[in-house]
Amino acid sequence: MLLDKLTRKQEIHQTAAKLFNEMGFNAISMRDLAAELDIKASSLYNHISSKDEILSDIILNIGSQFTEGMLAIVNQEEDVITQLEQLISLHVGIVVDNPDAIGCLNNDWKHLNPESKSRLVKMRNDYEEQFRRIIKRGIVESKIVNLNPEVILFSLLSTLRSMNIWYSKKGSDDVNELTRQVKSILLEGVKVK
Amino acid sequence: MLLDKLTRKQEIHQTAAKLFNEMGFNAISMRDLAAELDIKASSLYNHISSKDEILSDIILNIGSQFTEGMLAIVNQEEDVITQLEQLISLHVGIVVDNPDAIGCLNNDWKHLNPESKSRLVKMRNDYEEQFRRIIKRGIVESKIVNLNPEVILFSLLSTLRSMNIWYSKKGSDDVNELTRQVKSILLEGVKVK
DNA sequence: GTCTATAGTGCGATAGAC
DNA sequence: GTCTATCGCACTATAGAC
Repeated sequence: MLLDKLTRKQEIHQTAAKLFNEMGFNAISMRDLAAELDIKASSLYNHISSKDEILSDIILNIGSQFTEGMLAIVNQEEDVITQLEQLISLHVGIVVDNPDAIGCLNNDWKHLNPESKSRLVKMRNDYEEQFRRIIKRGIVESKIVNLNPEVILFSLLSTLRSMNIWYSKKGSDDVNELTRQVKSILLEGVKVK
Repeated sequence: MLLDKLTRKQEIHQTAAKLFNEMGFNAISMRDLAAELDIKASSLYNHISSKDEILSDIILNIGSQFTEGMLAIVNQEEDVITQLEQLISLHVGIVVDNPDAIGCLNNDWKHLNPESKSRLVKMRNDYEEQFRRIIKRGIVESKIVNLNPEVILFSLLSTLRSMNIWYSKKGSDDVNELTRQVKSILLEGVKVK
């Protein structure tokens, strides 16, 4: 957070992410966005070239953060459980810094223009494929339970991807404690043995 | 599935759920919906009174299914782990029968009219509160790990609520096997002990 | 860099013929 | 029960003054 040092364009992106997250890309008009910034809709076009471009900028920026985070984790070649813990930390970290933008990514990626959408879908597929490989290696090495890797992947990703909703609603005084508990629940389960 | 015995109104609801789920309520026009049914937009209004009403009907119907399912489970007064397993089965069952409507509920509830939205939010709050009580009782009885119940609730609900995405994408030859694996992953975790 | 004014398009919904 | 025609409105985006 570079407090108060945002350019007008960054300010537009930040406010747009907040509004898009609250009501969805299609439900927010350029007039709504402008009003939130105390200017007229036409004035926005001195800083951005289209509504479309705002959405692409917000979403692809987040996509890149996940892509780079995953790359760093797989390059470290730690054991499987450590890599899963690092993935959980990666998600928590990105959610805490960009809860609104994560909401846009989750809910409005379908409304990206065709070019941006295809870039995002490629990023997401690559991300999921790396995640899948970690899980499969874990199963082979008997570190991960021998269930359908797709079901395991789906279950972990569901919680990680929707953490923004919960984090925005409840907040968290202690992000480290939240991370610790999510790691425990996802990896060890909720049932007492 | 009463094959081919749908009324025109039910046909509209079913098609609308499919399209809303694919692109979002605001991205689908009455002209789009009508075209999918091979009629003109104005003809829709002989069967429904507004676009708004279609969304309310789709979402509140699903909300009622969860409310009734939860009621049946808490009334049975089984032990905590059994109740959690029954909740997982409830979600899988509803997802399998109504994947599109679940997508509408998850993504478009914000676009309900004020009255329908307030009914849905009440249903959802009641549902979550019952779920929370089960978890808290489990912790007291040492059947559930002693972590923040909100984090446990969030983690379980995240997976259950987004199961429609994964189910629509991958399908499942064997719903019972899917249910068994989700129960194992959520309750026992993914890590080999 | 923001404004007013407006072009051009698509929206939900209604009226009335058949 | 479906159609054609249309109303009134909101939308994204541009032009041009200041």
